[in-house]
Amino acid sequence: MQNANGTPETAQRFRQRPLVQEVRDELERMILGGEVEAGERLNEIVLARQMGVSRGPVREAARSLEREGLVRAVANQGVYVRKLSLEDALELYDLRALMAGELCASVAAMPGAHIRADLRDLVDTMDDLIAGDDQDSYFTANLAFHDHIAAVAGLERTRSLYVALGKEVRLFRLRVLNGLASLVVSNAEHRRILAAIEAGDVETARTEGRNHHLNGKRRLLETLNG
Amino acid sequence: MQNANGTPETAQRFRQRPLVQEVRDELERMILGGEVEAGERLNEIVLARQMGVSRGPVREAARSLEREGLVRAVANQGVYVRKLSLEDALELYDLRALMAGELCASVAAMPGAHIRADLRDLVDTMDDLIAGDDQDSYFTANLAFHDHIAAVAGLERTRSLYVALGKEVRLFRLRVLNGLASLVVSNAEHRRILAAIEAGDVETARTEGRNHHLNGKRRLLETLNG
DNA sequence: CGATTGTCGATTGTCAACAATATTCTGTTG
DNA sequence: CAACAGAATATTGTTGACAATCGACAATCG
Repeated sequence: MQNANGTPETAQRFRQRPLVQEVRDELERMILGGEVEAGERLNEIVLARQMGVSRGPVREAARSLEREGLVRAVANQGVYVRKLSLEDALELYDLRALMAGELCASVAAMPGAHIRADLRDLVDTMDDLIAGDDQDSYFTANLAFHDHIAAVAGLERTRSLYVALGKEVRLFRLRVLNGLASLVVSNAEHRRILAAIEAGDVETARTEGRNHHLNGKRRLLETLNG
Repeated sequence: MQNANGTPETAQRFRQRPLVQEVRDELERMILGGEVEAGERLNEIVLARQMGVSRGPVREAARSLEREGLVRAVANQGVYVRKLSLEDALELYDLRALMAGELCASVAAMPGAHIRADLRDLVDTMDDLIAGDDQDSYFTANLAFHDHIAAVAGLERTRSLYVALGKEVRLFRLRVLNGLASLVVSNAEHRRILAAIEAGDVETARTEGRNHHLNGKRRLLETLNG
């Protein structure tokens, strides 16, 4: 296993994570990072050689990645990076919107002032980042906002699906939120979600959470058509 | 393995399916059939010996089963049959209800008289089965009804999730539909779904499809409490 | 010339052996 | 007798080798 931070000895001696986890993360990074193209076949042998492991862990990691829909395996032929059609991406947006709605509704239904405070901090931070034109940081904060909602909603399966679908849709590899205008609109939607959560309005939280993602889908379509 | 795509399977020679597929199906059958208890550890060695294969395919099959949430793997410790808490089961019902709503809505939005005819046949058949007190056949027809909707909805990812969640919830292993009264109620709900689909009423189809599953959740709770 | 068949190289599927890790047992000690 | 340390055992993690299969190209036949 190649080691990004040059400590190969330590990593080998005190390895606690199974190799398959390392390989899995590396493969996921390669796929989501665009180092391997959509539809491309993942050659077990060369991957194993690249990472300095045998084919076993590579195979298991590939099966694990199949779970998240990042790759599809064909018998006697190999695993291919999944290629997302526009219809696939739109369906993923819809599914994700449903999950997000449930997660927001669940958070709105539970007490916990600190949760709301954390969310408010994130939304305020995002406004600052927009003002400073720091789009990369905005994406990070945006991710943190949604992850935080998902983490505290108490719906583990829904959360894991939400996260997995998020990775899956990234296969489509199209940055929808570009331009400050989109960011402003996006964070305004965050505020509406937050307001519903703070008000304990379950149904509104569900609707706003879902609409936020459906708007993302709409922006995707506009980006493609315009 | 179904052959939906154009795989050349002309020869009737018995197909040599990859072993991992056989092992996977066998494990799934054992888990869903209750041959191994929830929370029990799956011993790679004894399973491999039982099935007459080596541990490799067993390991891969286990990882594949993790995809459907039927088992959970712990590093250096093995894979365990997933144990579902009541909260887990309820969450799965909610998720499945959402998927079902989307699938029904999608079918309602598309043309195709033969699809509706097939569904109507199934509903009529189920009424006959109720009249004949053939509960086992009813369960089969019920499954066919929902599978058929999922199959023709044109939402592949939603369908696969719906099916996987269906297997997952079976881990809770509690037959909710017992007694003819429940069957009558259940098929009445089927008719409402069908009516909305035939009318092309997308929103009603979504609501009825979702409610049908939420009612199943309600019946589960009533079974447990009463 | 086109289609079919045979062969070859590359790749995946499977296996059994070895290494690392977790669990159980056992004997000792306070 | 309880608690602990360490060995013994069982199980998972990993590996390299071998078998089965697939795709491509060349040879053969009509």
